[in-house]
Parts: sequence; structure tokens; C-alpha cells
Amino acid sequence: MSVCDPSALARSLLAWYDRAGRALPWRKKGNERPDPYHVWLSEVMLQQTTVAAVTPYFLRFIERWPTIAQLATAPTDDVMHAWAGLGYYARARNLHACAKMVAQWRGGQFPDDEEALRKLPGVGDYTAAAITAIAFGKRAVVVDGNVERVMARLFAVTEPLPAAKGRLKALAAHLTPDMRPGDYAQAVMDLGATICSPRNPACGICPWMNECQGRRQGIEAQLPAKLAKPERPTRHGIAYWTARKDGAVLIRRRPPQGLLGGMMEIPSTPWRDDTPWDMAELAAHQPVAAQWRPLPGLVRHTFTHFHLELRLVAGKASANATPLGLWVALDKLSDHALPSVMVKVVKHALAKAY
DNA sequence: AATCCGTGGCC
DNA sequence: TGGCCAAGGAT
Repeated sequence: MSVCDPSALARSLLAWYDRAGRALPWRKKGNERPDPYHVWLSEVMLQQTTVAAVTPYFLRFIERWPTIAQLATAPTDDVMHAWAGLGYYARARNLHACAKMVAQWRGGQFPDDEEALRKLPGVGDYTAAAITAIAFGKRAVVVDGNVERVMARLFAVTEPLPAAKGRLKALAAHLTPDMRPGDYAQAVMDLGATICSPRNPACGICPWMNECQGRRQGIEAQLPAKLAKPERPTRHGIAYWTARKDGAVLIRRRPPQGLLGGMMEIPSTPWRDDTPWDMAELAAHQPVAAQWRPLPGLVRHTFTHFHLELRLVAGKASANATPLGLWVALDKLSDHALPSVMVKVVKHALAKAY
């Protein structure tokens, strides 16, 4: 067997998958076709997100919204709330928009070809191919980070990402068989997730160990090569923990676009580079007029492209204040779509302000 | 094309 | 501890 025999490689991979494939909540056993709704939902959740993180969210979603029609009629904020903590919140907005389109214009049936799927919000090249192969059993070239890594190693592609993407996709297309499209796609991704892992790949038990050129050359651990990432700056902000006489605190909704778009937050100054805020600057950004007292410590959080250091101040709002936001009782905070960084802020405030 | 967009686990 | 990484998409 050689790398010039793609069908033999596909067969050996599928044999491995039949023997070692993982049981996942969105996967059906044997030849049973999975629900396209489940495939789509899981694939969107799995974008840049681990199986371990996705699993409880997936189970909650399909329990609460058993069909895409039910998801489509849910209030957007319910979807955002259910998504809170999973990250990349534009996915949740696109997910809901997509559900509405499929439910209203297509009778709840997903299109079964890549081109049409690709037009749905939140569905890109990868997700369209994955749904086509997994949900509809049609051949599609499914390329995610796992596939790129596996191809780079199998064919010893040393060109760094992202420049190598086109070459890696062509290699993936060369290997993709006509048989069992869904199983094959999931098998390559499973291989990348469990054996051909980013660190310490388990080459000794890999079904492709004898064909892998990266391993033959002893460079598999260095692949895929990647361009160095730019340094992450640190941004600074001050969050206003605003309490009313009855104990309720002030939260507000972030703008629909951009970072944490549409999610709820503890009001804060802008998050700016380099320079921490001075107490004298608080009045210019406060959500309501108050005397602010600094709380000890700070909340650190790392986003994709910057670190955040958030200090907290606490203040009492006057009885007739009319802030831009929403008063929420402390024990009702979890009813709202608070992203993880804001959960950290709330915990810090509860520990330091009382 | 390059940037922006979350989070938690891992070593 | 901090950087790296994950079943990417939108602009």
C-alpha cells in the first residue's frame, strides 16, 4: 500500500473507525442516518470548540428545542442565554437566523447540497461539507483543523499555515472516497482528535503509520507548521457594580455586533490598550450617577486577541435614578445571558463588595 | 487577505 | 504561569 492508493487508505481508516470510533451524542450507530438538525447544531457548536465543551450544551439544546422549528420560534435572547459560556457568540445569532430561514422557507428541511447549505448564516465551507457528508451521505471534501494536520503529516507538507490551506485541501480531496462519506469525514477528524493529535501523536497505533511521510521523515511532531501569532496586548477597564436599595444590581446589553455581541454585561468603561483607568475618569462613563468606591483585586480574562484586566468599583444608585440598563435581583442574574468574563466579574463583586 | 471573535483544558 | 489549541465564519 502506498500514498498513491487513496482507496486503500480510506479503507484502512474506515476499518479503524468501525473498531475505535467514539460514541458521541450527535452520532448514530451503524447505518442509521443522523437528524440533519442534530448534525448542523453539533457542527456549529464544534466550530473551534472541543467535544467536551460542546456535549452538555448540545444535550440541553436538543432537549429544550427538539426540532429546528421550535428553535426557530424561540426568543433570540433565550438562545443567547442557552449559549452563554460557549463563546463566539456570533454563532448563536447566526444559528437562530439559520433556524428561522430553514423553518420558514424550507419547511424545516435543510438543503442537501453544499452550495445551498453554504448560503445559510453561520455555515461556511467546512460546515456545509460536513452536513452534506454526515447528514445526507453525499461525498464532500470536509476540511477542518484536524484534517489539515493529518494531511500535513501524512504528506509531509512543510509549508506553514495558512498559506498551505489550498494544498492541504487538494490532498484531502485526493483521499476522499465515494464510499461512506459521513463515516469517512468523521473518521479523519476522529483520527486527528485522538491519534494524530497536535501534541504527542500516537503514531504507534495509527492506521496510517506505514504510509505517513511525516513520520518516515521524523518531522510529524513539527507539522503542521504555523506562522507565529502576533503578541496579545493587555487592555484595561473598570466595571461599575451598581446596587439599588433593594439589592438589585445593574446590567445592560452589549451592542449586537462585535465582541460579546448581544450578550449582557456589568456596565464598564471602554476597554482600552495600555493605560489603566484613573478614578477621576469614572464619571464620564458611569451608567448612573453615584459615589464609586474601588474594590480590591481585579478580574483577569483572556480573549482570542487580547488580555483584559478589569478593576471593579461599587456604588449605590439613588432611588429615582434612571440608568441605561436593567435592574436584576442577585439571585436572578443567572437568568440572563452573561458571558464567562461577566460571570467572573459577578463572582468577584459578590466576594469583595459585601 | 488579514482581523476579529470566547472559552477551558492542557503541559 | 502562560502560550497553545479546538469539528471556523464573517467581514
